[in-house]
Amino acid sequence: MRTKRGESPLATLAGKYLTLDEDERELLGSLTHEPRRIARNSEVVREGKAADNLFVVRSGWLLSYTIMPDGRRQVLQVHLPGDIIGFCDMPLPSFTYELKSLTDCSLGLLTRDRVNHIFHTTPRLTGFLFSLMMVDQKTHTDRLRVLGRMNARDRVIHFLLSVLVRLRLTDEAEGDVFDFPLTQFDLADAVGLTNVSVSNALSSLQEQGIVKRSSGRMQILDEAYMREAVSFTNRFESIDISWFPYLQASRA
Amino acid sequence: MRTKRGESPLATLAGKYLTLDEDERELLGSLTHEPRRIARNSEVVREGKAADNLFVVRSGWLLSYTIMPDGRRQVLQVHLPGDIIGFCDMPLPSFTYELKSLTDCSLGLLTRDRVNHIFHTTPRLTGFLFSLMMVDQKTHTDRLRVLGRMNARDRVIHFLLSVLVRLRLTDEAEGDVFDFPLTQFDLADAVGLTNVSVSNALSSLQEQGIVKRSSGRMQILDEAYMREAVSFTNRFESIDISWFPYLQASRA
DNA sequence: CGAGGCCTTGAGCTTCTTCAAGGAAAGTGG
DNA sequence: CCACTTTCCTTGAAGAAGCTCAAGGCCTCG
Repeated sequence: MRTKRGESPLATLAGKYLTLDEDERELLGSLTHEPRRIARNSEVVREGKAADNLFVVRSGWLLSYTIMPDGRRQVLQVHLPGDIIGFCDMPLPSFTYELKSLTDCSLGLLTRDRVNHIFHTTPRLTGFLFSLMMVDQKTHTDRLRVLGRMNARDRVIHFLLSVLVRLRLTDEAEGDVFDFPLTQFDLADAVGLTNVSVSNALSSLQEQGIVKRSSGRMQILDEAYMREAVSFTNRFESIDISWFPYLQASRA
Repeated sequence: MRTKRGESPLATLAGKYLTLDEDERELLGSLTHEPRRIARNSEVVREGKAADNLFVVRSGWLLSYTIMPDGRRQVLQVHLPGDIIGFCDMPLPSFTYELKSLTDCSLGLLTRDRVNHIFHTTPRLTGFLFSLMMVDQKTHTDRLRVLGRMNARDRVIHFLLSVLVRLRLTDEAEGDVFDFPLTQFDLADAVGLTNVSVSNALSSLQEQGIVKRSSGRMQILDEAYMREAVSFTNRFESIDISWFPYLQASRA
């Protein structure tokens, strides 16, 4: 939605872990050259489409999800600026989920050729990308804990926190306030509830002064309480890519 | 539990996707040289321990799990022969979960140095390992769908199927029968239920002739019905590593 | 043979869901 | 800019699925 300084959000993110040289910065930037513009509420890929490229989110929010046989939906991930979509589909012949835009979006296309190019020329970025993918996986196991063992209120709390910390990574959150384009149906499908339960949980949180909502924006008022309630850990805080083998190879 | 022909289960698994040359076969084998023996029901790592090495499961079953503040448990993954444990912890300073053996186990240790060595010398194995990691992630998103949107019966069905197909990969399943060392508490903690619900679900499945249990063994009687019930897809069937960039690099 | 762990089954309860209706907000077209 | 339409949110009542608690039985292992 909001990109600062005209820089790509992925570059902003990378800058938190690496000091990029000019080549690397340019390469990262090139991923989001000629971005594809996507209108709000449109289908970007359908399940089964050939997974011959990845997407890099330059701006906007997207949802990936699957449809159950009975028509219900499970949201697998919320994609924010700086995210790379489809990395783990690369060894598979096709996408295994649907991808839909929640807002107007700008997506960089990343072909397999280009991934090749990065992997061969910039070991540091390679290490960074793999680390991102591994953190992605950690995020998923955290969500298993949420869906498997938390009640409605805590599920909603955990979801809001996870969005907040990710927005902060790319400077998209303004302190404790951020745009929040999900409907309560979307949120419900993300945390395994119904829209009714989500409505109740959010109302209760607002009444107790823990969050505040207003027309597509969300404010986190008592972050400490929320973190405590769900034992939240920010996986992005502890990334360390210095160990990554390709790095050492390139320095030798 | 049962390893055929003395071959390491990871090598068996790799052999399904690659034709290994002698060097590669030897390297894979070396990962499980001098395996560490672990007794049934013992803690292998605790959360917070430095993640300076991975484990390769040579034989036996293990569980990784987290404990909730209220003492309940969420099983994150069941580890079977051929599995690599801890890959996605590499960019993190320490393990983020507990690891416990369900049976007597034999674990190969894999230090970061050795990972380095593989990455530098055998691009094909590197591609294979990354593909495994990506499939791992797919497996996790499948479980999100299970925990978010399925009822007790279907959760149990999905779990049994996912174990079955993984055991078949390393030839540890005998047709539709396999060892099943999990208690109903373990299974419950894996799929976000209580032992009571698991007991009910299993009894119902057995009564309807869909599965059959007997003292630590499980038999799948109506696999087609079960696959249909949960729209099961076997992610390992569709792995394709031919695209992997490092491969092309080494051939060029 | 005894003890401990594991499984089963039932009763009552809690949480979340379903169904439904009313109201607010946002988008659309004249 | 206003009326209309649609989507989204809220709230309530009733129902279902799974949980808690508990007791009894089985199986295994020492």
